[in-house]
Amino acid sequence: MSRYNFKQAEAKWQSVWEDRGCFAVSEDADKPKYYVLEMFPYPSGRIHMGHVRNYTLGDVVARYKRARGFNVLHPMGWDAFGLPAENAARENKVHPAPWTEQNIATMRKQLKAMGLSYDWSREIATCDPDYYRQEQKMFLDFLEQGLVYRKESWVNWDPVENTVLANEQVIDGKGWRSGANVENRFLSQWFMNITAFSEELLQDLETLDRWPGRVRLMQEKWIGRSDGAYMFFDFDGRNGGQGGRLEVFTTRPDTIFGASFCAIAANHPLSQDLSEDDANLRAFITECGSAGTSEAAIETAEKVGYDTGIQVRHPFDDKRTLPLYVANFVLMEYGTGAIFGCPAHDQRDLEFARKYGLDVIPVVAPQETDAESFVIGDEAFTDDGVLINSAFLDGLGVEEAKSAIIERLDAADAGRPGVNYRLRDWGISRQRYWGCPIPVIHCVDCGIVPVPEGDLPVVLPEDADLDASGNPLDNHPTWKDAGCPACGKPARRETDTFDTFFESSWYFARFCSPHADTAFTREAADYWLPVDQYIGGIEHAVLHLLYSRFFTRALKQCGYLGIKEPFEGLLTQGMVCHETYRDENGKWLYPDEVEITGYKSARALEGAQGGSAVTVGRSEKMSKSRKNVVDPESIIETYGADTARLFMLSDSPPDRDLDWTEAGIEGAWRYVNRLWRMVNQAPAPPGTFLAAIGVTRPDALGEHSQAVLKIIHRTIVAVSDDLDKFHFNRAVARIRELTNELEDLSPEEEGADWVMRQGLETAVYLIGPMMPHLAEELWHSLGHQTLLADTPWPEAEADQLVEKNVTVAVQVNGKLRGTLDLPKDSDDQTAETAALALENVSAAIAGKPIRKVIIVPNRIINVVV
RNA sequence: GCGGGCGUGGCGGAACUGGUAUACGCGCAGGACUUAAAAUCCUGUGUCUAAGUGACAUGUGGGUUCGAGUCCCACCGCCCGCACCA
Repeated sequence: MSRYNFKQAEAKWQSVWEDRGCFAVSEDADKPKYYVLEMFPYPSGRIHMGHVRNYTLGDVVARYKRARGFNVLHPMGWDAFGLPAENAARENKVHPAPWTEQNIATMRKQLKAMGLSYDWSREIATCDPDYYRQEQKMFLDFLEQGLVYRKESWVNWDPVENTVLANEQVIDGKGWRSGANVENRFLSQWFMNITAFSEELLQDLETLDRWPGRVRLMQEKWIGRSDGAYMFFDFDGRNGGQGGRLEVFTTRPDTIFGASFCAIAANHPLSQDLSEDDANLRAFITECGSAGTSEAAIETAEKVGYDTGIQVRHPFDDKRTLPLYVANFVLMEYGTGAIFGCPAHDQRDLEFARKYGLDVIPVVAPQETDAESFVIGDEAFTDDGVLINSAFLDGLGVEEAKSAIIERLDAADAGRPGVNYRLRDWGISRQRYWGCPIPVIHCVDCGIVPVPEGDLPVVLPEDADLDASGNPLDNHPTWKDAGCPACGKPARRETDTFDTFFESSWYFARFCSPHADTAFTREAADYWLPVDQYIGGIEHAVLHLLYSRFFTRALKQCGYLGIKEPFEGLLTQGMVCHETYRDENGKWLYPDEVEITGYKSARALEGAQGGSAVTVGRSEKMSKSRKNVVDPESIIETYGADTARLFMLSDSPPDRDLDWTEAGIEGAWRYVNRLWRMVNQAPAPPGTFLAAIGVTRPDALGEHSQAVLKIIHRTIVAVSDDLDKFHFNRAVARIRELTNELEDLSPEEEGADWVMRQGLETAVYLIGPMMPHLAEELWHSLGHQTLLADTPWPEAEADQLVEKNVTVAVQVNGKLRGTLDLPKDSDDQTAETAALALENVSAAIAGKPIRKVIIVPNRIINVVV
């Protein structure tokens, strides 16, 4: 039995597409544009199955939209700066630049073998000075606009990577890459003023109706808006010293009459002041600073405080004063770093109050509860209720009380309404070599001086020593020496580089005009942006996607472009998973080291553990550490790119995890060959069953052939709809159904050969975005000289979508008792009569009186007895 | 703890706005072709079953409805995000 020679065909069509520049695009005002983008990869060395899935999804969308007449921009590039290159440099004594270039070359070749419809002329690499000089320029523009600033602050220090991390990069108190416990350090760092856009970034989430709800929700939570009030507490200094005014933030201003203490963070300026003449406080502050920030540490950490001896005055009751503590659970980073404690209605405050014997005054009681007898036990009352013990607020509900107290704040000089966000500014300084240098110069006299635009790019030195510890740029003997652009005196270059999320925050715009000597041209950006469909992993739900949204607004403010949101549609694909295998010693085995012997049972192949039993574990995300990986290159080598692509699309919806199985890829491969044989070896006698190209439609069609023709046209509609909605697995199923139908055509029937041609051509059209090489090959086999890639999508004929008859289900008391073929849109009377005439139906009715007959036209008839 | 999502055959999954549950595929079983195997093709495949035009089935228990995988309530399980955020 002959088989499809995918190696030959895939190589052939890839070179045809490339030679003809099929996928190169330029702005064309006459066509609607469509920009589809997949998250560009970090050039780690080789592509993995996650890439294959991501780029297959993108390619289907790109090819489909192209066939539908859109001017499609579909580019690819490399997120090329990053730590692995430095680590590799240290391990293998290769400089990051050639290491990265080598990896890009390998991965580019691998991607090209997948037959992806990229406009490769737009390829970019972020480590290219042509790329990063643009972001140095952006940085200077941001500086001018106040979107970036320098400040001394406590930062997250990763002791393994020897660098600072953004808050978003700290997970459970550990570095997101290294997993090391993050330390606090006080350093001078560059920050992006992302919080200036907190409200906008939050509000505009609502406009992103083609984003997954959960991504929007995650960003919403991350921005974390809280509505409440800032309140002032005046106090006198200790021992007659200088007094002052403490400002706190609260979301529960209504509970102010239940306040029994105030507390400030250990690193609050007031704590620092007070500690100057208080050794015990100094000790306490040190203790707070050294406590771990890991999840475990926080869970077990007891709430502790240090009584400063200061009494602050209650803003609405001048007879009351409250003790002021320094407390370990108050965070300087949130709000004002100070709180008032209302133990009755906040669990943390309650624990604190119990420990230090402070008052617990309930000021909100549940509805229908006797206010006099309402007491707080071990749990704070945080639900809605009625205000008590609260002077002028008594009797109000919580929300009413909030409004009432906020109205009084100003008049009483006790505070102001306010909003707080969890989001904090984005620290972008990294003490690494393989990143974009920050283009400023530090001058003893002039301070921070931007590198003049004409001196850009500030290029990385090629001879940095990556083996020594610390920042390689700082260690470099000469690189940092520079004259001050302002006064000309010797000065020092900034030796930090950007967080690599900087590069990925605007690459989508660079693709619009990748060779421009500016970041991109305004014309190209106005034409192509925003990205119509962005596709990538859910792991970037907050970091990359939020930074890009912010960057777009920052670029808009600087006049670079005119849009607010970079990505109009977002598809987050699931992970590629595989079963895990362990040998008798519990060591992981690669899938190709085991032989599957049955359901959840396997044995090891020849080798160290040859023949021994293997424990089959559940399917988990492919990872090198568990060895449950399958190399895309070997799959493409064995089955071809199209088979791999088909499998990626056919078994699971794109946003769900996908189980890679040997049986699944085999199944896809079988279908590839089946399709190929249907075209190349149409059922015997050869040549008689498949009408020649260009044969006109016969005047009459046999009954079955006519039915199949309708199916063909229905399939066009269904598949188009599925592709519009990214239901690729359904689209594949529809096409398989079509091919099943075509196999049932009988050669004897009138017009069957013509319907066969219609059917095969349709199948080839429809499968084109998913398996482009096979489709191109079959298109050619069917006698076409044109390229399928240049052929528009088929249109269904309206006539063929009209059904004369419909199958209607007949139920008795909601139970299916039979089906009925009726002319479409039969009137109710006809339908009812026909239904009641059914043998099964009358048997089920069994002479009982008919109470009601429900008729949904063309769908169902339900007889109620 | 808070927030969100998901539970459908042996497995991955279909099922549009409540209207014939299990499409399509994988696996399995039987058959054809073959000296044999592979490949390919055909048939069958939710469970029970007195084998019926039967009963029961979409995590569990209730509810709404002529009719519920789909809507509502409670519970169980799994997954994800956030978490001393005042």
